[in-house]
Amino acid sequence: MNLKQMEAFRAVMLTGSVSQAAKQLFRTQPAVSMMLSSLENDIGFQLFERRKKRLYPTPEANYLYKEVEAIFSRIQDLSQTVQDIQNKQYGFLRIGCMPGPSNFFVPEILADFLEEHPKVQASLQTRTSDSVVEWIASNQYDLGLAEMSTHQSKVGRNQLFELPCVCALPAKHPLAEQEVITPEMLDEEPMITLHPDHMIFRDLMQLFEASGHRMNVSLQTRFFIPALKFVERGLGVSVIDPISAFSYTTYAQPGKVVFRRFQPDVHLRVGLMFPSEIPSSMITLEFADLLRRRIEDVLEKPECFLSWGQ
Amino acid sequence: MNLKQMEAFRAVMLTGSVSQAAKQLFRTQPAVSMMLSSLENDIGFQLFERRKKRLYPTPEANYLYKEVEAIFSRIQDLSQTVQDIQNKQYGFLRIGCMPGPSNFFVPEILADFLEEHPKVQASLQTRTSDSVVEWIASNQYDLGLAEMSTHQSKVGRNQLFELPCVCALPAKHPLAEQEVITPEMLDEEPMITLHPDHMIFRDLMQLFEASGHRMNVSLQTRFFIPALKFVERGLGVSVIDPISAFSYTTYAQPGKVVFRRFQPDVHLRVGLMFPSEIPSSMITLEFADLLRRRIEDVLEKPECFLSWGQ
DNA sequence: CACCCAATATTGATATACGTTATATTCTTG
DNA sequence: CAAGAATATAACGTATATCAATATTGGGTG
Repeated sequence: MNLKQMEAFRAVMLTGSVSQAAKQLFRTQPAVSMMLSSLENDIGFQLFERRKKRLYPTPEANYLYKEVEAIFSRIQDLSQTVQDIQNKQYGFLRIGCMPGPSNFFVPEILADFLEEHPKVQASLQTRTSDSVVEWIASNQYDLGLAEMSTHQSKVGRNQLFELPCVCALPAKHPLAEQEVITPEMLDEEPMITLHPDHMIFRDLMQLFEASGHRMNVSLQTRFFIPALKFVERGLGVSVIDPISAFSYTTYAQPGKVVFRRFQPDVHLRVGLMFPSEIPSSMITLEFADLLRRRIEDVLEKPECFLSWGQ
Repeated sequence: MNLKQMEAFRAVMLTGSVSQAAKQLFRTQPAVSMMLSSLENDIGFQLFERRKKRLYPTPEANYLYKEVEAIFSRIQDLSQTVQDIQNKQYGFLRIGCMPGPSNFFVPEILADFLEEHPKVQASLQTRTSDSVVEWIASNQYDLGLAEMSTHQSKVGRNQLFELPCVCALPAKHPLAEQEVITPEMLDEEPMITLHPDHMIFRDLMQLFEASGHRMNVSLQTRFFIPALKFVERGLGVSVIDPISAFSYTTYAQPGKVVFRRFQPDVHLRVGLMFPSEIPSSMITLEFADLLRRRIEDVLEKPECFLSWGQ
């Protein structure tokens, strides 16, 4: 018993004749006739009574027909799923993201993506970078965006982005006139920084020390977004990653904060991570591609926030 | 996309490797490998990531797998149904039966049949012979047992039985000594008969008239079974069909009524009827065969009630 | 490091399945 | 009674499923 036989049987039940069934199946009449015979031969009993060159379905044929229809209905479902997958319309997308980009940057991109792929189900969770790395390793997320060390970037499809941080200044701050800010310009200047155990803090501290200037930490925050609030209020300047800077320009009113290049480079190392054991879904790869392009956009066109509001 | 491809896919998902899947399917490894490739080619995306000569199912494969399992589950149902039909264990049996045999004769036979075919569903309805004929004609019954005229017996598989009626006498009646009863012996004898519009009544009346004797109808009943009750009580003799006579011997106590041949023959014409438009189910044919044999038993061995209780 | 083993993919040969055209048969219809 | 419609059968070509043999590659072992 196979699908072709069932197809033939179904078509004959639907049309009432072998010839009609053949037409419907784009086959010749003998082909369908033989499929039917072989099916009857396989199952060991007649499905149709042949009377006067016409076919009359037996009650047994009617019983079977219901079940055959059920099978074809499931096959219909299956090919619908196949189509959805082909059109990148089927799947789940579990994203784990570090706090910064998970507030505005990633949601924006995910919203765009879901508009294009309405049937896709997604979840976006904010976790510390360490958690994200852990959860990715245990396949709890399909995709992770988190601060990452260089060696982690080498497994699988993982990709490391080195984001050059920029200086956030109150718009009215005298240094806002400068194109490039350096540690020596910030000597003794009140600064809003992340906590001391954060990479960025340590890199900054090293730069100040190396150049013989003092970093005057007036406020410590856990994330960049609240830091910017303090900059808005003129409580100090800050050095933040370009994604946070870019995001800020998408939701805040201009005229309060400006961004300037910071030299020498301080990098926030952000990784796009995939589970290493398990293949990624096509949806995941598709979204990761979009995310990657958007990050590169920010890297390649820093003007959009460096000259924001001018 | 076809069943073989799905089988291969399913086996690989279950066993985790092509080689194991091949074993399970009693195929060689290359056969399964190629089935998989052709499936992936058909649906247009990868189901497994080949890494280090091992297969890792993609998320898409997992989505599809669920639906494929559903399909195979339905196919399992289908082949179960096929098996049941093969073993004569599947089907419905709607029997329409005239009043006489529907009380004891047919129920007994149907019970035997259902013991052999426990999964079969049946319904037995008592209707007048005319109703049975009508309902059979409109395919409301699969099988009918009813009084029938000769021409009706010629359609399809219909079969006519000519049941020679016998004389029922109170056991103590003087005529009980006789082997054969004739109309002249019953001259003026109180008789319990069916209503005058019934065939049997008319045939009897003709016999009496032809032989110049008087039929003394003391009681008229609609069916044979109540008639026998009156015979039991010595209210008269009756001429009844052999099936009713036989049935009586299966439920009544002996010593009250005896049956004797009646000459000349008066026949009750009973037909075994099938819908003419629609093929009969195998269950129907199977049961009809049993019923036919039981009726022929009664015809061929009238001793069992003619010499009952002696 | 060399070797072997295990797993998958590829290739070439072969048998079966499936579809076609042509034809026979039988029933219906004008 | 001839024509047409429906199914079944026969003969034949092609596609495909399967197998055996072999190549390829990674992991494990001495």
